[in-house]
Amino acid sequence: MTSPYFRIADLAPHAGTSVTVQGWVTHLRSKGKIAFIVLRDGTGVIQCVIVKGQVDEITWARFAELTQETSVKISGELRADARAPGGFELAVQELEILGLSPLDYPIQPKEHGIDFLLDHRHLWLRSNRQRAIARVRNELEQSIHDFFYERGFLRVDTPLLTAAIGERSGLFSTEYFDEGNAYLAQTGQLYGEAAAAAFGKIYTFGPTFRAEKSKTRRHLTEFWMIEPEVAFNDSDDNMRLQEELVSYLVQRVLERCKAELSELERDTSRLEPVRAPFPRVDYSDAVAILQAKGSSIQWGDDLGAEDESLLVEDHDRPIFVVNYPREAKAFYMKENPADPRTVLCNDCLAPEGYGEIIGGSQREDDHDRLLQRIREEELPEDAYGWYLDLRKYGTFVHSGFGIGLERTVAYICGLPHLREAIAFPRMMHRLRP
RNA sequence: UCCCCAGUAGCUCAGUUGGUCAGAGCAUCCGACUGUUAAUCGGACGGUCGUAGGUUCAAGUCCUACCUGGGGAGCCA
Repeated sequence: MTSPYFRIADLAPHAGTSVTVQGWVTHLRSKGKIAFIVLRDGTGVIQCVIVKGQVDEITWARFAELTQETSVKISGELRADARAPGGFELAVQELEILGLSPLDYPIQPKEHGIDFLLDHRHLWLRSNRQRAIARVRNELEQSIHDFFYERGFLRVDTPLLTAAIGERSGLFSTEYFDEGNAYLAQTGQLYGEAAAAAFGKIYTFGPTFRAEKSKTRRHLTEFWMIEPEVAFNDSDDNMRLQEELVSYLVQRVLERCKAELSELERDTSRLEPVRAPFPRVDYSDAVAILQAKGSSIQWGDDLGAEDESLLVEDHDRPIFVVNYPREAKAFYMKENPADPRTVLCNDCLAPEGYGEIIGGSQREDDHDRLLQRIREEELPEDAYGWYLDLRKYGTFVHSGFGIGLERTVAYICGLPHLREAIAFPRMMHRLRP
């Protein structure tokens, strides 16, 4: 076998020559003396045509052994053909079976229930749709790094094993030598603040864990979060950074993932208007708007999922809801000098029902006020000693936010559920595969 | 933790007021076919109706409990 080996995505310029590809059989169609093999290699799909009489008897017999997901090596002439999906097809000359696949391959090119698909997630990933999602996710991850790198941010990796610190919601715990329990990190933010005091502009990028017993399309127990923290940024600076980031991400995926968005049947006209600036809605105004729309929300309540959708439905891009009541938010957010009932924070709500993709705030930089908030929340004071040090030794105005990667992937891809936005989702009832 | 929904063939589902209700399509197997696009056509194989009790002459169908999963609330990204 002398013809050169290519990935399917790289085949097009080699039409008219003899090539070799390797991949998995995704589809077999036999029409008697002519048959078709749809081959997938992760970069793309190509139809291979095998004709009785044009290959030797051994090769023709070998075709009959093929099953879905058999891995093969095929050589033949690549030619343009309008009848082939993708416009090219491979006229099979040599066919080598690399690994047979038994007849019980569970995923069919048919409808399946979500329970079944999640049980077979390791195989479900082989579908065109899952490949498209994975590629958009990858583009987003790369875009996030590029965005921050170009703006002089330092990436800081924060610990996943922590003492009790962070958000109020559920913690996963594990024994940690003689130190008692360690907890899987729910956020890197507090460490990010320490890093911002050291390095100025930083971001974290990593997995976070929440042991919330939530069963909804918007929650995972393990998800990836990006948390920038910027010294001397106030809440307004913080929102400008957020809208720049989200716009950058959406526009870049629109540019570079056209085929993937098409595979996902995403209505890109809903993404094209996503450019800074985003509208800002004060929390108190939001409550009035929602009440006018019939919501039962009262001043002081956090926004429910329904409320979020109602607020964004009038806009063609994400919006910010700013300055929530103190009671609805975390202890580390800075009191709003203009209205001490509220704190300097924002949620970024995506359109089309995707809801909160970012939560951000200016941090409390006054040592005594922060200590008071820790005591009010009855948090373990000794665990926050180092965090208070950041206000003791040269305190500084600073702000940051957390953007959920899976929620961003789901929004941009138009996915109905977060579980498709990550290769192996972790949910309350899903620990395997 | 709470509320709602579902569990029938390998998969997706239908199954009426309890009474030929053990069904279909797909997958798989056998056969036909030289341009298929989830090919088509003919035939075959395939089920302890989630589990355990109960009501009844009779339960896939009604009742109770449990198990498994899904959707939502709360919480958040």
